[in-house]
Amino acid sequence: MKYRRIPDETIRRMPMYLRALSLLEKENQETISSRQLAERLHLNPPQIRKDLSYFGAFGTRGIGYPVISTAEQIRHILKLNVAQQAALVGAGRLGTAIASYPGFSIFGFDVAAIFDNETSKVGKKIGHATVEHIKRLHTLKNRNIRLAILAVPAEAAQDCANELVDAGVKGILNLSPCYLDVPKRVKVITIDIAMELGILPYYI
Amino acid sequence: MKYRRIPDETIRRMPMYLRALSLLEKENQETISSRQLAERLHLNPPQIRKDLSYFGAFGTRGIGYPVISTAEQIRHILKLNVAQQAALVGAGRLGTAIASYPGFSIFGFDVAAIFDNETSKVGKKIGHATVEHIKRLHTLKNRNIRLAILAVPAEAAQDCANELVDAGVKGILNLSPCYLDVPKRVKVITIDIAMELGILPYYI
DNA sequence: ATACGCTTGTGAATGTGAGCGCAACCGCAT
DNA sequence: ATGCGGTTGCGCTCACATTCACAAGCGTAT
Repeated sequence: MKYRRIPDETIRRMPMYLRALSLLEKENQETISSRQLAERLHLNPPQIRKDLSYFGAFGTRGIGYPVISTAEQIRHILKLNVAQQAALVGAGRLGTAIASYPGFSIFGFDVAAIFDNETSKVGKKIGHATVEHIKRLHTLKNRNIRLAILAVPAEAAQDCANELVDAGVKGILNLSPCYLDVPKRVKVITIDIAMELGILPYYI
Repeated sequence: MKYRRIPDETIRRMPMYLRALSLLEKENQETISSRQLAERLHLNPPQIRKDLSYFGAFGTRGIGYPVISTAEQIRHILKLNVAQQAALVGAGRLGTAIASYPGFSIFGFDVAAIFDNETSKVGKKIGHATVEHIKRLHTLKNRNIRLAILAVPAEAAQDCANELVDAGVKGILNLSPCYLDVPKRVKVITIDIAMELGILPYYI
């Protein structure tokens, strides 16, 4: 396919494809057609084909997509082929839950550093990282950690985001219900759980 | 405005508007223009006007939108004018974090019941509800709880969803990375944290 | 009364993504 | 070699969402 801008929505679906393909790898299935994949993910086959075709022609007509190499391609596209280290800011209940969550490993993520402002939490081991004081956030620069998960109260979120940016962080997963003002080069994704819950009653 | 189908994206933004208006209520600001609101939320003024106009003409030309009554209108639209009781299934780390999260109250949500399959957790108080055994899920029917937050491992998610549906639940906030097969009348919203994190490196 | 500044509400234009249909193609059987 | 079932890649069309532009309307000051 000739060059075209890749839709954001396509990028959003890529991790879904990768997760499904990773599972298929474990099941030792060698190829999968867009129809089969669509059934698993509850999407339409043409959408999957179009999404994948943005990045080149991975599939074989008559057969489908080779599981292993397509997964590898997607890992490259998403830059998940190398293990991604992430910092967690905020070792409260939500932060602790996230640091212990095993589900990140399928994408090669590793919560490699944890920060909190409470001195009493410093030194505690969560998952396989140890809580450090938030003063040491700047050390991320030398540790080559470019991703952060922000799980602090909304009032503290912007301040922490500023420090993260100063520490060279390039991507922030923000779990506070607020907008973060950061330089354009930094990508922020916000998950607002209360907001998602807030739309549910409407559909009832 | 004459009747038109309301875009899903408009509904998705309504809780944002409500949160901002709730804050303005506390600040005792009486009116707000679409321009001011847009600045706070980092949206475009025409979008806000269009969104609100789907539900009627709330604003006053030359002035803006009355904070209190517009908030009240949105609460009615989203059915958040009455306190919404929600059940939490899964009292693991994530479930515990959610049950203790104070941010739901701004939308009138109340985690009124908690269930877990581990007997050792039964009786524990989290937030202001007490953990019950998952066998008792069916009691939701009589307790008039129609919303559930699903924070269980992915392998258990579909089974729990089935039980929730049987118990009369009409809306599920699913925090597991999997598709839930439920009757059309039941609304599911899935938040997959790992997936959101998975798209971050792409933009770096 | 009238003019003026400001803001809403909305039709129209633009932009973006989803879905359909089909030609091109692969592998296998005959 | 040839035909056939199955699947991809992709142009095209349609549906949906965002943004623009402006008339209509409100309140205040003169």
